[in-house]
Order: sequence, then structure tokens, then C-alpha cells
Amino acid sequence: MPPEQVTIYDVARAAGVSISTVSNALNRPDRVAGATLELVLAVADSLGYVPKADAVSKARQTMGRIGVLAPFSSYRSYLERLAGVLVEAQGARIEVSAFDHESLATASSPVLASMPIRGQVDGIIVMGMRIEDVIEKRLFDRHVPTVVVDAESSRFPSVACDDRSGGELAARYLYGLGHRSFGYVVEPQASQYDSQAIRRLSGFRDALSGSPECTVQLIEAGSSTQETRMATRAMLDGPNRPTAIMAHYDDLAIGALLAAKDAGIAVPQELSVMGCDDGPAAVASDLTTIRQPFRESGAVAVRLLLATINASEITRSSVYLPLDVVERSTSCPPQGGGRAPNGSGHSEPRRASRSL
Amino acid sequence: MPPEQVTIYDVARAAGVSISTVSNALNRPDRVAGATLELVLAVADSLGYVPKADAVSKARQTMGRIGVLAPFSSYRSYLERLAGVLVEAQGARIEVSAFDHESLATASSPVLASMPIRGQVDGIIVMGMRIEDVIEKRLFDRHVPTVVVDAESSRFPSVACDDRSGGELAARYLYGLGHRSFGYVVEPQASQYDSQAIRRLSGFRDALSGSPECTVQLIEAGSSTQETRMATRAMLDGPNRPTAIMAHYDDLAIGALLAAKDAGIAVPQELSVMGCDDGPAAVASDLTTIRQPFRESGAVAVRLLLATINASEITRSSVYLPLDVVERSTSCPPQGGGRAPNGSGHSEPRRASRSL
DNA sequence: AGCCTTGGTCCGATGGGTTTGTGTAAAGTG
DNA sequence: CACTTTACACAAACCCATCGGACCAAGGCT
Repeated sequence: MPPEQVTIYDVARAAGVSISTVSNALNRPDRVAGATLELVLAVADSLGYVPKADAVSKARQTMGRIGVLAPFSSYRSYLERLAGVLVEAQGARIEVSAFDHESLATASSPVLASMPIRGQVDGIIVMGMRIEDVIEKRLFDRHVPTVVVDAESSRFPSVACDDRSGGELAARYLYGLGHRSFGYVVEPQASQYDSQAIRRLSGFRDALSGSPECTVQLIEAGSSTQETRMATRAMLDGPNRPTAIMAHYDDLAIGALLAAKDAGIAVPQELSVMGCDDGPAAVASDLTTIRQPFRESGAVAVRLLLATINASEITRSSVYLPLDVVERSTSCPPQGGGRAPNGSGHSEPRRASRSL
Repeated sequence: MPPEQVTIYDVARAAGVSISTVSNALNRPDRVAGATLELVLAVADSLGYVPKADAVSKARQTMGRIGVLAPFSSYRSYLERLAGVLVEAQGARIEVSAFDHESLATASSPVLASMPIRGQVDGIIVMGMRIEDVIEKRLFDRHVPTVVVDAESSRFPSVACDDRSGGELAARYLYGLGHRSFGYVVEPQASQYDSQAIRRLSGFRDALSGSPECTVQLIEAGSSTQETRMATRAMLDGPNRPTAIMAHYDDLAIGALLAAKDAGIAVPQELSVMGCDDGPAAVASDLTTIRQPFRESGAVAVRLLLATINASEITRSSVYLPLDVVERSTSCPPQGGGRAPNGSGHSEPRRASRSL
């Protein structure tokens, strides 16, 4: 079968215009008069013209594609961020190739290591993991534009939801309601290293550091709702029951919610519970939580990356996205305090004012 | 601009030879004298030279990349499917480019419609939307391997969660518990066309068609939890309150759950509620639901696509993935029937046996 | 010694596009 | 009615690597 390669010249000849006009018709339709545009498009279509990718990228000096590397299969939130990337990239007419990086524990990624060699992308976005230094150096030396999301980097621009401030927000919010005795649910930490969980917790503690009457009990749970339920239950039955519980993220908060139910403790009257993420689970449970701007973080990462590509010079800079408190029905002032709970059902969430 | 992209010219200059010699050194080493060869190679390496176009054309035979087109930004479940695609593709050492397709209705010029997929791909997976016939035909005529997920196609292989059987499963499960009077929550249908909602509902109805004593009341809600809450409430206050409610998907089921709470109706003792999807919301609410194998559908799509690519011939075939009933705490036999409810909390979900 | 190989290198055409600048006809202006 | 502006289409330059063939010096042949 002769699927004879249709070139832009063929189209131009058949349409009786120059190749520039064909090119314009396809890429910058606004520069071509309506009638001509239609004609060219029709001809191109009937000939089955498809611009050859390598020729395009050659002439355009750019691949028109970025790579995104993240632990998509392990954590939902990265898929959410990816959605943000997708939308933003599409707006800039840029393709997105996604690579799953199974775990953030193992830093060395074969995919990442081979990425620059392939020269198939104009830049990469790495999410949720610290880039190994050797690789980072290589990327940097080869001028591979890179942006890091939800992780730190010593060389590349980064964008992250501000974990510390998330903890602070939660603490201030609960403190503002009148709580003084807190529980804080964390999942077991693989490394003592500066992790998201650690940062958020320290933000929480620091916000309360000026108020010595406050106490924070740590609840070390597993990473599942179920394990959290157990661990929290144990704590609730203990001697110093807090009046408010903050959990590192929504699913853990739901574990706490269930534990309270098990123990016959009324939420929010006897115990306020809040989480972090504002994912579907939080919405479903009408959970007071901290909203993380996942999609926006993806979008910002793309903008940052494109800026880096255009500047053709890598400037390290960090963007921290602000968080919000989303108040729903699982929080209220302690023990019949001044304020009534937020109704019993799904009300339109109120965003507490930011403090950052 | 700083030393941006290293070209063959840079290498030639640095090595003091012509570009042809560099090219030869790289592609036909036998034509280059030993000393020169080594020099050139050393220089090329030290400059980190990567023939960009080479990378492209070398991969010409198979790009090693597939495209995935879906309304990612609009529906979370497609992100979930994408995760399945990513994992499976990575296993086959294939890259994945994702394209968000927000409006599944529009498609102007055919050429433009396929422009987003400019970077060459070996095949594409289209999710969640019926491909316009013109485009489908074009893809087919040009032998672009294509697999359709969660939609129908007259030409291409498709993989879908079996909506009809989802409805049937739910009906049988509830019927098996002893229920005879049902409510069914659907969102308003844009078109009367054969949609997912319609199929699931008709599966539900058909499964009960052999039992004339059964009644199914339709509850037309909005597409939000909140709207469903209202609509369901109205129905629950009405004369013929059903003993079980099935919702087209989880979020709607949660609306029903809330409506029951509002009306002071105990779930599951007085009313069983079930949803469909088994997303995070279902887990959070401990909702009995139908699990949809989202990730698996992505993985299967990749396998199907790769098979099509290798076969170099498009064979239409449909794969329907089986669904499961996941029994949690929102369902039990009606009115103190024989069986006790499934405990009050999150128990390990039991998968009801499949029937397909 | 003159001529032919032959190995090694380089020139320049080639390919399929994009982009910039320019010529021109139609439309708007005083 | 002469004159500027706008809108279009086009030619030409450009991108980066490949490749066939020109060129050249040195050694082998008669």
C-alpha cells in the first residue's frame, strides 16, 4: 500500500496557495481569510494531511511537550494536580506526557534518569519527590527546564502548598473556636526527614506556641482510615480527652470521626474533628477541613515551567500556594460554648478568612 | 541567549572538524579515522550533545507513545482510569500523553479536531465520549489504532464497565435482601440517547421485570449531592416511601443518605441506600455501592490498544468489565427482616458474588 | 614518473515545516 | 480623487541533521 506521505507542498498545490498559507491556516487560523481557510482545511482533510512531527519540532525549535513525573498510582492528589497541569498546558497548546513514579520512598527513578537523553520534552515537572542530587545536577547542567511540585529542590523552581501554614491555619481556627486541648493524627513517618507531615505538624504546634495552656497529643496511626479509627479510639478512651482533633489528611480524619462514633462521643458537640485536603471524602462526610489547591498547583507549575523554558535560563524560585479553612459540620466551639454548630448537614461551606 | 541547545555545529566547531564528520562519526564510524573519531566522540560527550532530530526519527517506526483523550478536568473517574493506563503502559515501556477534552460535544473542522494529537502517537485511547462519526471514520481510514473506553464505537474496540449489569446487580442484591419497593435516583439527562444512566437504570428495571410486585420510583435530582438531598427528601415525605434507594452514583447516594437523616429515617433499618462507583466518598460514608473497576478499565484499554497496534489491523471487539457489589453499612433487609445490618461501622467490605 | 586507488574529510543540496518581512489589492479617510 | 491603512497571501530565510558526491593527499601500480 502506498500511503504516500502527504506534505505541506501537496496541500498547497492542490489548494492553489503557497505553503505558508497552508501553514498559517493550520496554526494561526486568524491570519487567513475565511474563504481561503476553509478551502485549505478542506483540501488538507481530503488529502489526509498530517504534519510530520519531527519536521515540526525541528522548524519550531521546540518539542511542544512537557513531561510530568509523579506517584500517580499511589496518591490520588497527584492525579488531581495533573488535571490542573492538563488544563493549563492545553491552553498553551502544549502536550503533556505523564509518567508514573510508584513510590516517593525510592528516590532514584529510571524514568527520570533517562528522560533528558530522550530529548523528547521541552521540560519536566516532578511532583511529590525529591530529585536525587546526581540527577538534579545532570538536568541542571544540561539545561533541562524543570519545576518541582510538592517537594524541595536546591536548583529548580518549586511550587508547593504551604504545609506549615496549613498546620497553622488549622491551629488558629480551632484555637479561635475556643479549643485548648488537641489531638493530632499523623501517619507513621518513613524517614525523620523534613516531610509534609512533619511540616504541617510543626506549623500546628508553632501556631499554638504562644499559648502555653494548649496541649497537643500525638496520635500515631497507620495510613488507613481503619487503623486511625483504632488508634484514635484508644486515645479517646484515655484520661486526657482533647476537645478537638486535627488529622494530617481527610481519610485519617474520617477514621477519627468513626472512632468518636464508636466511643459514643458526639461530633461536633463534644469533639471537633478536622482534616486536610478537601477531597471527595471530606465533602461526603461534611468534614471541616483545609482545602489544598491541587489543581492550581499543577497550573502554576506549568506556568513556571513555560516561563523557565522561555527565559532559557533556570532561576530558582519558590511559590507557596495559600490554603483555606473549609468549615463544615464537624467542628464547633467546645462544650456548648458560645457558638452553635454549623447545622447538621451539608451547608454551603464557608471559607474562613485566610491568614498568611 | 545562553548555550541553549547543543547542535552538531557546536560539536564540529569545538572539535575543529566539519559537521559532516561529526555526523559520520556518530552514524558511520567506519568512515572516520580512528583519531578523529575519538576526538569527536569525546567532544560530543563533554558537550552533552544529543542529536534531537535523531531521537525523533530513530523512533519513527514506533513512537513508543500513545495518546489518551478524556474529560479529565470534568470527571474524576477518568483520572482514575488514567492511573490504570499509566501503570499498564509503563509496564510495556510506552509513554502516555494525556489530553483533556472538556467539551465532548464540539468538533469543528476534522483537521483541527485531530490537531491536538500532533506529536506522533502509535495509537489513541478515547474515553468517555462518543467519537464523532466523521472523525471516527478518518481515524479508521488512516489506520490510527484506537480504543474506546466507556463509550460505544462502531469501528473500534471498546472497553466499558457494564452499565446494564451494574443496574442488574444492584437490583438483584436489594431484591435478595427482601426489598420490593425501590427508589432510583438519576441526574437529569441531557439527551434521551443511550447514556450510561439510561443503561444502568434499564438494567435495574429489567432485573426486576420478572417480579411484578416490585415498584420503582424515579427520583430526578440535579447532579449535585445537595439537589439530590432535596429531591429525595420530597419523595421520602410522600405517600409511597420505598424501602431501598439506588442512586446512579455515589455522590447522589450520599444526597439520599442526608435526606434520610433530615427526615429522621434510620439507615439502614428503615431505608437501605446504595450507590455506584465505590469512590472515596463511598468509602468515607461507609456506603453500600457497586464497585467500578476504573483502573482496570484503563489497563485493559492499553492491552487492547497494544494488541491492535501489533496486529496492524483494527478488529472491533468489546470488553465489558464485571462489577461487584460492595456491601457496607447502608443496606440491610427491610423492616427488621431476617438479617441484621452489617454492623454500624466500617467493616471490611464483603464482595457479593458476581452475577454475569 | 605518471596514473589510479583509496581512505579521510568536507561541501552543499535536501527534507518538511515555521516565521518574518514584503508586495499588493481592497477598504477607509480627508 | 489622491492617500493612508488594513488584510492577505507569498517568497525567502531558517531550523538541524543526513547523505551523496567532490576534493585531496598518500601510497600502489605499470
